[in-house]
Amino acid sequence: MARPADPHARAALIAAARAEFARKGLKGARIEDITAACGLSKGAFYLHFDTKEALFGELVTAFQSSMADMSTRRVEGMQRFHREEGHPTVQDVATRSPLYLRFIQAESALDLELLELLWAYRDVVSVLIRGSQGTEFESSLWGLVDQEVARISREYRNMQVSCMADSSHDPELFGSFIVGAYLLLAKQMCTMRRKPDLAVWASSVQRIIHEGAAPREPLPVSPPALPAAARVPSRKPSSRRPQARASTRRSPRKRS
Amino acid sequence: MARPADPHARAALIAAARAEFARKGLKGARIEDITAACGLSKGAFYLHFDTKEALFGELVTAFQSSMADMSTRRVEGMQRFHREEGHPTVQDVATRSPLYLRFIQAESALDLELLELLWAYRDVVSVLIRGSQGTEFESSLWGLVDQEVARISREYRNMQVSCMADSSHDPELFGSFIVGAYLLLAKQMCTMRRKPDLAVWASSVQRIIHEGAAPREPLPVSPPALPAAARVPSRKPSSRRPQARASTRRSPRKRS
DNA sequence: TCGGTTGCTAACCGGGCGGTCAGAAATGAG
DNA sequence: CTCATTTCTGACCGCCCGGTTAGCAACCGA
Repeated sequence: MARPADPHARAALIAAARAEFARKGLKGARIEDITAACGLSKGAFYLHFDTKEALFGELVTAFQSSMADMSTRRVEGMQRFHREEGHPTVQDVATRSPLYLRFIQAESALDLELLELLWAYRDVVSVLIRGSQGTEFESSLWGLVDQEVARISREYRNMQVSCMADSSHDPELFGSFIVGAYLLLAKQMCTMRRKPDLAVWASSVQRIIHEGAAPREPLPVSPPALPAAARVPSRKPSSRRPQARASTRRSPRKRS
Repeated sequence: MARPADPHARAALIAAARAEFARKGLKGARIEDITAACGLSKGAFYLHFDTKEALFGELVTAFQSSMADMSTRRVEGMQRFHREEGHPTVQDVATRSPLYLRFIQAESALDLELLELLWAYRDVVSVLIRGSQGTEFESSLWGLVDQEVARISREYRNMQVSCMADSSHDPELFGSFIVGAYLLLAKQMCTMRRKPDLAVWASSVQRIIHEGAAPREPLPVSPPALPAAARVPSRKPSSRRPQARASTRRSPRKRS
């Protein structure tokens, strides 16, 4: 009938909440600051969300399911690679054989997907890392981290049996090493003004992992990593200021 | 004169506070929980510390100065190495020359120092990572992280000019990669029941960095990483319950 | 034993903030 | 225009917790 709800309110609240969470953390963010950033009052928040945690929970759940999708896609992707192409050996790595190059390419493509996901959720991830201690979401991130460490450990063990990886390294340590690296990169994405070239990141990381820092042969190197793609940080603080908003001073009751 | 203070009170409070911070974070830890764990009342806390943040600040300051010491010692150590031994080249890495092995040994020894420091302060570091968002200490850790990233970037650039490192990698990315890995390792130390063999970690990490995951030659490898040194997690929840503690029920005033 | 001194307790205060709700504003229907 | 209906406001409540303090208990020296 009357007074249709502001269609942007919910989205604006989510955007403002993400910004505020990123700045102050889950506990530190104040509802009034979030609503004020949208030009709304505190009460309006509770028209769209049950609690502050419920809003953050929606974001976390979305991130988690995206990660779960990606993780299974990743496992399947590498299984298919190994079924169709076989396992590269240490000689493939040393000689940079076509098989090894295809392997690196496949891994980099999957890593790029991961990095794109981390970029899309970089604020949520950053809050989970830096500001979720003592909340119900603390285990969300670290559970995911443990899963990824376990997945990489398994992959590394497979590489050990196919003589592609040094058997003197602890697979768990190796997994933590990689996951920790990605975690810090995700956290650092939050302070970047422009989106970096994640494809360069992905292939760099893969080559460091497999070949180490040392160049294998003095081939004509490509220029060092620099940002290429463009995008603005994603802010959307206060949209909308439609209705009159005259000073809503409370005058003596008219009704009763 | 009279009533000597409990000599363990301050130490017990610090220990209880570390445990509580590790569990709930700086904001989430409640003074009454900390004092209750020592068998003290809330007021006693303020006989030893001005605020909750002041206590945590002492720990952070101690950690920061230890890190600063270590960082300068590290830079000096590597400068002396390069002055006395020169710079290894990519051939040194490929052939695992004595120079390269001494280099790895020197780096591993310095990394071991770092890991020992992280182990000693693992609870504080973990809180700084996971629970300092929105507090005055938020910049303490991430400033340190930026410093270390910058230091490693410089070292990597040096390795690039001496042709020990692939010039196609971004030094900043390389630095973040390593620091992120160490950060996650520090965080994981908190949930470990026994102290891992940090020397194995240090040399493993160094070799992965320089040589990658691939084994260079099938030399007779040392056994895979396993814990060797021993130590218990370091808990000290509630010591002391000395004095009578009769029910201190407040009876009508006697004095005035 | 007694006075003086210090350690420690626990009741108390006050601010901050999550969450509520009566009612005012906006809007469409008739 | 009037009325019904829904949105949105902002004053309010109450809890939680950091920090304070009056006063009691322990202890020392004389």
